[in-house]
This record gives sequence, C-alpha cells and structure tokens, in this order.
Amino acid sequence: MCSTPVQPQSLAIEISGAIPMSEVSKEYNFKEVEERWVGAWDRSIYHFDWNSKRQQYIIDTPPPYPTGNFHIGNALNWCYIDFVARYKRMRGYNVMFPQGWDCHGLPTEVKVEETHKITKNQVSREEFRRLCEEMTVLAIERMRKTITRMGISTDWSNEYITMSPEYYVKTQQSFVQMYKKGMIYREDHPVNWCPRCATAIAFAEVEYDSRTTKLNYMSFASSDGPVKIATTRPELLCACVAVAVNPEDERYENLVGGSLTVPIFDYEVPVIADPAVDPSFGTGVVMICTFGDKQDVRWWVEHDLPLRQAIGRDGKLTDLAGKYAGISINEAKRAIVDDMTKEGIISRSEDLEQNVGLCWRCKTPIEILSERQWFVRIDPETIIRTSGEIKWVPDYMETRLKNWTGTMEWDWCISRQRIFATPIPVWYCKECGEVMVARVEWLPLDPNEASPPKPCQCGSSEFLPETDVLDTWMDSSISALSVAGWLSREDPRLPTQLRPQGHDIIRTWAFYTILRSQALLGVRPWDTILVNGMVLGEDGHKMSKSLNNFVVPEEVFDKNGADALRQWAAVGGSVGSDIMFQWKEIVAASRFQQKLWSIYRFAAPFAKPSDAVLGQVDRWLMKELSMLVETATVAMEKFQFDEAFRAIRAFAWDILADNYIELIKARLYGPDGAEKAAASATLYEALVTLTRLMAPFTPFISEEIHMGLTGESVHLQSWPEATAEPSIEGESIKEIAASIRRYKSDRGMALNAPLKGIEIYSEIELETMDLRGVANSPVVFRKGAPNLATAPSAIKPVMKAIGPVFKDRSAAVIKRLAAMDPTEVARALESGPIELPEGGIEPEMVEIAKETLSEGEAVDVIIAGGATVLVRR
RNA sequence: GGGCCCGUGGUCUAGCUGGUUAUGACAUCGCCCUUACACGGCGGGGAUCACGCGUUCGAAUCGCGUCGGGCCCA
Repeated sequence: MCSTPVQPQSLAIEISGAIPMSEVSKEYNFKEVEERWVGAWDRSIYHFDWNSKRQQYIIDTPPPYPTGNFHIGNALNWCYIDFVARYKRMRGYNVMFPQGWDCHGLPTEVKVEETHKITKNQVSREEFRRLCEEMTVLAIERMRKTITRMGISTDWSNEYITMSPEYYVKTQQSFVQMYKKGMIYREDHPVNWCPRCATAIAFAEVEYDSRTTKLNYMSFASSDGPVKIATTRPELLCACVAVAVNPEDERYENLVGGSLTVPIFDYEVPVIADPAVDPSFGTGVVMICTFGDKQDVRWWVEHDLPLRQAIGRDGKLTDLAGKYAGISINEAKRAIVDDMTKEGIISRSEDLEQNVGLCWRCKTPIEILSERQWFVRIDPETIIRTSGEIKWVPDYMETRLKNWTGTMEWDWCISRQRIFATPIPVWYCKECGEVMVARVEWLPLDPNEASPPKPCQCGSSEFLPETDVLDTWMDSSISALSVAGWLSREDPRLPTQLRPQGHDIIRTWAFYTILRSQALLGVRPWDTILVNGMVLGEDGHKMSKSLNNFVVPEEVFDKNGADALRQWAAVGGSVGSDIMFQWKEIVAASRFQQKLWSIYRFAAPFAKPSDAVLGQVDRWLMKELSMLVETATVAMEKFQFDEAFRAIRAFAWDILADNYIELIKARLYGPDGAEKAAASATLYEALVTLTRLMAPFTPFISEEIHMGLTGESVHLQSWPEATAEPSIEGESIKEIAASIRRYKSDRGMALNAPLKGIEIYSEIELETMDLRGVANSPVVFRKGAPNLATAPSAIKPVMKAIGPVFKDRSAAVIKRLAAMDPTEVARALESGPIELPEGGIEPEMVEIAKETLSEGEAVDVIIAGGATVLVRR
C-alpha cells in the first residue's frame, strides 16, 4: 500500500509567508455563482421608468408561443436582445425589455384534447377555453424559469399575456377600430381550408411537401369531337366552370370562344384563352375548377367565372357532386376515376410529382373553399414605404419582406373556426341579418356569452353570436403598440426602438405588425429591426425534435452554465446568419471563463486603485484597453456581438494574461512602492473595465469578479469610455519580452531560465524593470544602435504604392527589384529615387529588411519591437 | 420554378469599400508542471479561399455563368 508522503510543512509555511495568497477558489464554480446571482439580483433595476427624462429604448420582444419549452432558438434571440438591453442601459438609456406570451392557437387546443382525452365539442366553449388557459399558465411558468436562469434582464413589470382580458381587450378594440375605418370587411372569398381541422388557415400556416399524384387524361365532348384534358383533380369535375388553353396554341385555336360538355355531369362550360396555360403540360388544355389550386382562383377572378363549390367544410363532396355527394375527397377521387375509366372517358393516367399545400399542424392537404370570412385589407404600398423607414439589420433582410409583400394575392383572412382565441366582438340580428359590431366601451367580451346592451336598429333584441374567432396574428401583431402603452396610457411611446426576431417570420410577424401599426396609428412600429438566424443542430440541419439534433438550454446550464451559452450566442456567428449549436463552442466558452477566473484569482490580492505614476508597460496596457473599449463600442452600435466579444476574449487572453501579467509579476512580487502600486492600479483598472465590457454578454461571471474587486454590482455601472494615449515604449517592451520567450523556447530552455545578460539598444528610452523579471536575467538599456554591422537582407515591394503608379508595368518592376542586390538598393535610395526603365522608385515604394551581422561575437542578436537585443550566451 | 443568403486548412469560422507571407478556434505534432491557470504556456505542420469565364497592373474580395448547400415562398 502507499505510504503517506512526508509534508515539508515548515518550508511551505515559510514560502506562503512571502507569497500573497488569494482567497479566490482555483476552479470557477459556474453553477454555484450563477445560481447564487439568479437568486440574489434585484430584478427591479431592469424596470422601465415611465416618468424618466432619459431617452427611451423600448424593445418589442416577440412574444413566444407558450409551449413550455424555451428552446435554443429562442435562447439565441433572447441573448441578442439581452446584449442590446444591457448595453443600452449602461449607455444611459431608459430601457424596456418586456416579456409577452402569444397564447392563442391550435397547438394548445390539440394538446388539451390529447391530455384530457376529449374533443373540443364534448365540453362547453367556456370549459374548453378554461382548460387551454390552465395549460398555458403552466407552460408560461416553465419558460419564465428558463429565461430567468439564463440571466436575461427582462423587465417583468411589463409582462403581458395575450389571453388575458387586459390584453385581448386591445385586440378587440383594434378590430373595432379597423372595422370602422373600413379596413376590415366580411365577404365570401376563397380561403385555405383544412378539412381535418375544419378551419380556415392563413398562408403563413400552409406547409408544402412533394407528393406523387396521378395525372388523368379525360375527354370532354365538343361540337368538333372530343377534347382531351389532363387533370390531377378528377373529383372536382363537378366544380369545373371553364376550360382554358394558351392563346398561342394553334392546336386549339378553333375551340376558343366555344364550349365543351363536362362528362358525367353533362353541362356546358366555356373555353377561354389565357397565357398562363402551359401548352407543354398535359394536353395543353386545362380544366378550371372552383377551386383546385391558387391558379384556379386567379383565373376565376380574371375571367369572372361562376362559383361551383364541390367540397364542403367537412372535406366531403357537396350535393353538386350528385351521386358522389357526402363522400370524402379521396374516396370520391377513386370512385370517379373508376367510373370514368369504365365509360372510356379516362383514356390513361400517369404519375406526377407535385408540391401540395398542407395544414402545418396536421399535414392534411388543404383545399381552397369560398367561405364567408373576415378579412383585413392589405395595402402593399404602405407596407413597403413603412419598411423603408425602418433600419433593417442586416439590411438585406428587408428584401424578403418586400418580395413577399409584392406577391400578396389576396387579403389577410383573420377569422378562424376555433375556440381558444380572441373572440370576434360581433353579433348578427336574427330578424334583419344586420351586423352588430361591439362598441369599444363594451369590450372585452365574448359574443357567445354576452348579448349586445342595445337592440338592433330594426328593433329586435334577438342576436346570433359570431362563433368564429380571430387569427392569433391579430393578437401578436399589436405587441409593439401594446408595450408602448397604446390604449393603456395617454402617451403611447411609438415608435418603439427595436424589434428583434428570426428571419423565418419576416413575412408574418414583421409584415402584420407593420400593417397594424400603420392602420391603427399611422406610424412605423419600430426604428430598427434586428434579425437573427436559425439555430442548426450539430449535424448542420435546423434544430428540431424530429431530427433528434435537439439540445435544451437547461442541459447547457447544467454542464457549462448560462454564461457559456450566452458566449456561444455572441460568437457563434454574425447577426442574421444561421448558427450551428456546437458543444465545442460551449466548452471553449467555459475555458475562457476559467481563464478569466484564474486571472482574477491571481489579481485579487494585488489589484487596487491608486494614483501611482504608470510605467511604460502599464500605459501600454491602458492603451490596449482603450482600443478594446473603442472596438467593442463600435461593434455594439452595429449589433456585431461576435466582433465585440471576440475582441474582449482576445484582450483578456493574449494581451492581459499572456503578456501584461507575465511582464508585471516581478513588480507585484517585489517590494511595496510606487512601481508595484502602478501595476496594481493598472491591473485593477483593466479588470474592472473588462468586466464592464463583458457584463452584457456574461452577466454572472462579470458580476462575481466586479463585485469582488469593487463591492458594487457591474449591472449598475456605465459603459467604459476610451481615453488612454498610445505608448510605443510599452509596445516595444512587450515585443522584446515575447522575443526573449521565443529565444528560450527555440533553444529548449525553461522560460524562467536565467541568461547571462541582455543588452537592449533602441532610439526610444525603454524601462527595463519588467524585462528583468520576465527574462529572469540582468538587463541593461543603451540608447542608440549597437556597435554591430547590419546589412539589408531583402527588398519587399509595397504594392499599395507601386501598383497605382506603374499599373501594367508593376510585375516587371517587382521582378527587377527582386533581382537587385538589397545592399545597393538601400544605398541608392538614400540619395534619391532609383531610376528603372519603367520609372523612378521612391523610398516609400519598398521596405528594406535588415539583418545584423553577429558572426564572431559572443552574443545572439534579436531584432524586436524596433530595438536590437543582444543576448549574452 | 422564384426571392434572399452561403460555399475559405480535417471541422467551424474572420476577412469580402481589390494590393502579393489569408484570421481565429477546435483537432493535430513538438517542447515546457516558469510561485493565476496543464481547462495552461511557447513553438510547428496543415487552405491552389467550390468551379469556370471576365474586369484589373493586381481578385478570397468586383461582374457573369455553372455546381453544391440553407432559409423563405410558389
């Protein structure tokens, strides 16, 4: 067995007496620190001050759908928002970073049905709604937890929940206001319809997928004999209202203007000419039905065709279908094809790959039905003009909105045949059919539960309630208005300053919000829209449960902490681009935290402010710090979080840890005095500034270190200012130190191995105290150049200077210079330009590299930082 | 089919208002346990910047085309 090693106890005590011991733990315990601060922080410091004179910065946080899981995609978006919110607060803005919840929608209805094993028709509307609300409340609670644990500086005093009366009263008022302005109307109109869900759905809710269907060739009779038509929708035969051919198609010239007889159903339809018909598809003759697809709708409008509705709301064929009435679309298709094949009307059929629209929720192929629905009028010009007033980051994202807006084909259908949503505050008079839209002072209300407080103008008090409800986008598209105080304050603070959101919802959320803000208040909703990319899994595909490349934020909090996740969000890629989630990035982030912690551990016993006169190396660090502040500030103003945080990391790791701290160790471990005080003060200043710059990104570790050094919360500090003057001396000393390290490394020496002696020659006066320490060797400084021969060793052309002057002769000039003796070139340039056949070479057109001739000397020569360093062997 | 974006060492990426040794991280190789940190330090190897054509004295960078990928839509 092992024997217990003997501890050299007395020796250890002696040494520890000479070395300041830090009370900071060796390892950074991210979990303990983060959980402690989550519990300890006073969250009221993030509240928006409605009475403040400071400039407002209101963020229109996109309210997530309360699924209960705040996923990594949300996390990325919220990190961006938090970086901005915290930064803006530090810059003195009165920031509002609210949190909303976009509650209504089909997913919750479906989940409630699954959980309680019911269908929504088995319980009352009221009861079903209550079950949905209950589930939503639980989901919200779980998501709040994740947001808080992530260190997001949410202003919880401005939280809103769209299913609550305080919010949906605004949705209902917005409906009434827009109705009064003539922007909302009700009419029969083609809508996307999910036969399974039995509801109209918006284009935003239609998914597309490739399916194989049959293209059937069937004969229509005409006076000139049969005409063959190819269609994928034979079940819609009874909805055929016309037949179209291309006007350029010579085969069918004589048909246009005539009519054809629809087989089986035996009625006449006109033959029309339309350039949208592709003569090479099928037979070049197209059957127009109401409605087989969107193109049918276009033709129906353009050619003013009649309506024959073959499919009902339940997805079954209507009476129009004769003997096929009452059967489902798929069964009808089979039956009709069978019958027509028997009768020889269908001559052949072939497979066809087709993209079909599906209900995003249940994947059932959608139908286009003509239904009486409520619509919001869309004015593409207003949208595009308003979009132009908004600063888009990155700018090219605006193109997507413009393209989408330009292709809008019909108005926004806002009625849904659901329960868990904002009720449409409308009744219909049983007597005269008059539409009674609620007055704003009656709101909020559900027409299914309340009757209008006044009779209809016809005198009747009997009403039927509107059972349709509003599209959820009607709730969420007023989020900007709501957080700014519209309808709840006398002075709505519009426009808000920032809308952060993903690029996948530009055509929905951004579009609808712009529309509504203009319609209701005539203003743009935001000054700036910041677009984030999608989060991809480690396999490079969009993160999703079905692909099993899914990571939940809690797993990251557990393994590496919230700060690590936040660092990933910052440096994972530039804003707007899709970002891959990678554990190695998370690990790299936590290594950085450990590095920073080690720096803090080292610095804690020494770092303290003082007004000691700084040395050259200290001033160099202050200048580097200043440049970091400048870089970070510029980057933050442009929302370039990756650039800002990368610069922060580079400073902390390379400049502060690997160079500055190595340089000042001797001073810190040396006797007390002005020089030690200067290093202590510089270290203090650097760490305090660094943690302030980091505070928006990594609020936990920044707080822990800042608090440890100053006793104050970093989240109440202001953003640092860049002030320091350049120090070329310090820069030179740092270069010399690095070159000595390299020198030792090249010779296989330990980095703290002493050298016999070092002489430094330079035209600028350099301090030697820190070099002595870092080299662990005697160092002397001598002004000027050493008494050693130097010789030009190479001529390097400066292309920036040569190119514009010599143009196409540049290549020849470079070749000529390379062939010349560097010594002669250098000598010649001292007395003026060198005349070449191509022209004169000015001194600024070349750089002359010099080497020192040290042969025969008992020293090694290093050229570094503008100085010549002689190392005695 | 359309719009937008992207193809840079093994992997992920910076650079992209054109200027000749292309950034960093991870991985890899060598040396070093130097009194903050071995989750560290020092040093090295590794990329014809997707392909083709063009503009230019000069292209990763600008233009056109091809191929490949992503997102949104038809």
